[in-house]
Amino acid sequence: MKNYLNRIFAQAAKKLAYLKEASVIFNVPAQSDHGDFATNIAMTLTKKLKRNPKEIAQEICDVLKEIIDDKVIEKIQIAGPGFINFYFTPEYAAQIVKVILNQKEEYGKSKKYHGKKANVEFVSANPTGPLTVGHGRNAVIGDTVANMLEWVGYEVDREYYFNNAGRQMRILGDSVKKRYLELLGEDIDFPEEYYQGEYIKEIAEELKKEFGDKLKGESEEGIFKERAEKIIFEDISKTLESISIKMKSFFNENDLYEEKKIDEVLEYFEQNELSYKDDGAVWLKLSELGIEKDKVIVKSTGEPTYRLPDIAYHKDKFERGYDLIVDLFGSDHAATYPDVLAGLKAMGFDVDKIKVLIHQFVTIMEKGQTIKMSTRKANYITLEELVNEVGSDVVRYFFIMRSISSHLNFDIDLAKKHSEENPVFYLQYAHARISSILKMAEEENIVLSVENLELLNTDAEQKLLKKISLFEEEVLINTENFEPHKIANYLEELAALFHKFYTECRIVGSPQELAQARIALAVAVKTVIKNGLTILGVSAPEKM
RNA sequence: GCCCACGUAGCUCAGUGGAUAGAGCACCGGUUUCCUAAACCGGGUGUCGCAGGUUCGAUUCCUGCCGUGGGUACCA
Repeated sequence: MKNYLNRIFAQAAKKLAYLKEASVIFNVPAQSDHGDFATNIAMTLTKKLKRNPKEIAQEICDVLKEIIDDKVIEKIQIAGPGFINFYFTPEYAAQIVKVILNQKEEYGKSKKYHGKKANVEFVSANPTGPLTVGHGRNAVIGDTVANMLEWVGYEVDREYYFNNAGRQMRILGDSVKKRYLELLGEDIDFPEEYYQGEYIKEIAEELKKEFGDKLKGESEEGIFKERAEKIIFEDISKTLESISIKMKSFFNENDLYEEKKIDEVLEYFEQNELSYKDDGAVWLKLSELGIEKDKVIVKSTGEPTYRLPDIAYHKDKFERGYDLIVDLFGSDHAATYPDVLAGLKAMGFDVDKIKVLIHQFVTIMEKGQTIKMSTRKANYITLEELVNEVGSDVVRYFFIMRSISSHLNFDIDLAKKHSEENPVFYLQYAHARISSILKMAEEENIVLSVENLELLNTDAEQKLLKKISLFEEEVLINTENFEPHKIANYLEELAALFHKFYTECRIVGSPQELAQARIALAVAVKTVIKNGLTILGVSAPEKM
């Protein structure tokens, strides 16, 4: 429909010169009696042409009326302060069904970014403990964004960045060692800043079972740390798998050191006089790169701060040839990326290729109290527990249904108690209902046909048709804007329109040709719901 | 102090430079001899945090203030 509008405006521009430079935007009006599409072009031209918007609208309409095919558009109307409203014919609206039945699970995909490569980095939790509900939001948003990019043509690599060295990991190893010694009956002192979680004891238990007391003299950075890392990573992978997330690669920060990539960056900064030494530390001249203050990149102890490996890591991503690099992290990391981007820019990289997505925190409510989560203090709810409790579909939907810049209030009690009232069931039920109708229709020997789609002319049918015809554009726009929650919103609206159609328009029992056309519509709707849920990583059940 | 995000119905949250600001939950009532009632229909509440500004038009954009969360390290 929109394509048709663009075409007729292109033709109209031949007669009305001012339309040539104008960018004409079509919107779906909030009110359905304002037409299927509307444009405010006459109002935006008011200033430029110094003419009354209604007069401009009238002139445009007069030209358009010469061009339009009345089999496609049945009415053009000027309304309100100068909107031009377009009403499509029911027959034309119904044609979308053929397109969908033809494209099936491909419907909604587009090729705009075909041939482009994207890297989406998400989760990226260090292996010091199980994934928490907080990580869950990051994981689900990241995977869904990756799905969306694939739908518009990108080839996407999902990547997990982690660091298994450093202070936190040392403490992890020592936490395990202390628990191990405790199991052997030794009197230990377990500091508050150590990892308090039960999983530490389980790892220690496993080591005791396997090695008895032979590890007494081992270093905390040896087998204790290694085993903890291995077990925790297995646990993280399993959790991710349980919500259908599969990483293409796990990028280890240590590789940057081993492959001298850190040194390369340091050298570059030094040679280009972008860094200097002071107080025994190496400083990056960020004040010359548009950032307020210079920052340390190598501490006086010789250890780099996070900025340096992060710059080296992104340099590596650039060198791998991605057209788009997406970083996803929580608002607690919001302050870190400008420094990293500035460093990369100074090295000559096109930082416009990097899209940093920052999602706000998940606030956990339990028994009316907000819980401050901390992996170290073992004060958290694991993602695994949540998935076991409410299922993967609910977890994924819950984390994606809100805009990423909005705080997410997660009431654990409510999620457990009212999980059946989660809106995801509303979508899934629409899908299951259609499956059920199709089965019934088959038993009644009603065969799908696209020969009489013009019979789909009731209000409920027309609204449904217009909604499904917007799907491809929804996917494209929301992907370009990185707004995955809008896919969920769209599907909820679609499901609502379907449920209404279901109530008002019967299939079994209707005259044969109408029943056949309605079957075609039902299959088209089912396809769109299924495709939409696929993007969200949520299942589309045949039965509920 | 400074930086970022958010502030919309009782609650959780959508939404938009335009035509009457929405959904779910919760509450009350109705719909099933008929393809799944996990549904549908009806009933109502808003100083769109506050105050200015830009605009033909602002809840949307800008500024200030207030509130919430996050950041502000030679932690990540």
